[in-house]
Amino acid sequence: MTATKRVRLSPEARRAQLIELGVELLATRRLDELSVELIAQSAGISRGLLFHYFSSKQEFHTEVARAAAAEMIRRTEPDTSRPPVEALRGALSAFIDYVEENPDNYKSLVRGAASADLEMRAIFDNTRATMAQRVIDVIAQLGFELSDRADLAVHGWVAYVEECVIRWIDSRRFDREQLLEMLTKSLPAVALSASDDEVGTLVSILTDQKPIEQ
Amino acid sequence: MTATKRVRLSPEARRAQLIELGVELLATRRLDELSVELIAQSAGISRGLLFHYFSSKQEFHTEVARAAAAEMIRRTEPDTSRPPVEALRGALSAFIDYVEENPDNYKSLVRGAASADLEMRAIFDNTRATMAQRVIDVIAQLGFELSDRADLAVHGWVAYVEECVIRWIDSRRFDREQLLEMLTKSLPAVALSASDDEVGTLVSILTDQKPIEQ
DNA sequence: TCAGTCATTGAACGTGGGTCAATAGATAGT
DNA sequence: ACTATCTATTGACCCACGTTCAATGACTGA
Repeated sequence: MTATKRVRLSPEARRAQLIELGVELLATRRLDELSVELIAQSAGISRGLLFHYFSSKQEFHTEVARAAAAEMIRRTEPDTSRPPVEALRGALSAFIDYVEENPDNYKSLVRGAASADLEMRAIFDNTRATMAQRVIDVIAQLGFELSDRADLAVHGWVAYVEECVIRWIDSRRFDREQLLEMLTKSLPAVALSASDDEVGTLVSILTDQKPIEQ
Repeated sequence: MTATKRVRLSPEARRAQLIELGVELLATRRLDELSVELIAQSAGISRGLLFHYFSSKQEFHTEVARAAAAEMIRRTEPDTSRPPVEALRGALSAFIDYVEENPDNYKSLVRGAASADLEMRAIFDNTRATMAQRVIDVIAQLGFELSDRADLAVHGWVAYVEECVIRWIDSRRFDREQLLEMLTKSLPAVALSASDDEVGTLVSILTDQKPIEQ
């Protein structure tokens, strides 16, 4: 449409533009639907130019996914200056916000790209690991040492949260506050169901009391 | 290689053969790596014939995924003649077995195909819903009514189990029995963290006592 | 104004999905 | 056994799309 003459940009600017454009297009299409043709047309460049900045469509896709994941991680960063439980609650709240604002974008990522190559999988593993690590840090501040089982449980819990939020958005059978409440409570429940701790410790967490000091 | 003459099969037999072949090939390749060329070569037929039985490669892929999912569902069917908790434990055990025996096959499915079209997503939603429904039935037998939140929690729990088993297989930092134990315990923990029930009820579950009769 | 650098283009190629008219393996009727 | 009919099967063809590359032209410094 816009048949302007050649527009010459610096490599950094062009590359950044293409990645950002890819992330934006994720709002309406799945990652695997981002064809070279579509990108080029949207950016007003020729198909060939894409390969001047990315060695293949696959690499372009991973860069787009990396940028989108980084954006999500940034948006949901917990406020470590606040008490651990509040920080966790705040991060979960931010996560719900993020998914609510970019539902398609997020689904395109989590459900749409998990397939691809090893590098793509690494991006998602890292993203989940980052989210899990934040939680583990919070738990550590609460005075708990995580066993291997509890560590695995935390990673599983991240998947639990993702699934719950996505499904909740599709149905919305109760309000946001209740979702936030159940997600926050589910973490200590899961983490402790995976440990040998006495039931009393679990209860102290769920009832929001201070953990028993060692 | 096997340059035999034309082999003429009945439509049902040929179609079944192709789907079964597709499922077998999933053990070594991701779903999106099942090219028409590969299928045809493996089956000893021409590429064109595939389109006599499936309207598109996409439809073929969904049929393969459907068959693989059905196989998994069948393999993990709970024994309803046993007490609810034992049935749950048995189903989880069977699920671990299944993933252990077909790790690549399973990963190809869960992580590799979630992307695709709406129909493909429906298959996975149905599979998870089936697994969740079984659990919900077990809980109902225990005398509990599930709230909307608890229902969502069960669906999320299925994702939790999938993630835990897949990650456990890759690292195996503790033995199978411990995994089974933590997964079994995690369900009541999660379901109840999503409900308004008193902590006492949760404790009664976790300590394996009878639920308090209403 | 000129030369040189390099972002950019557009034509061309290869691969793989999808179509279709022609072919041949089975079966039934004689 | 022979022939006719049916249809599973083929192979050539088309096209969309990722990818390559030599040619082009927009900028910079001299």
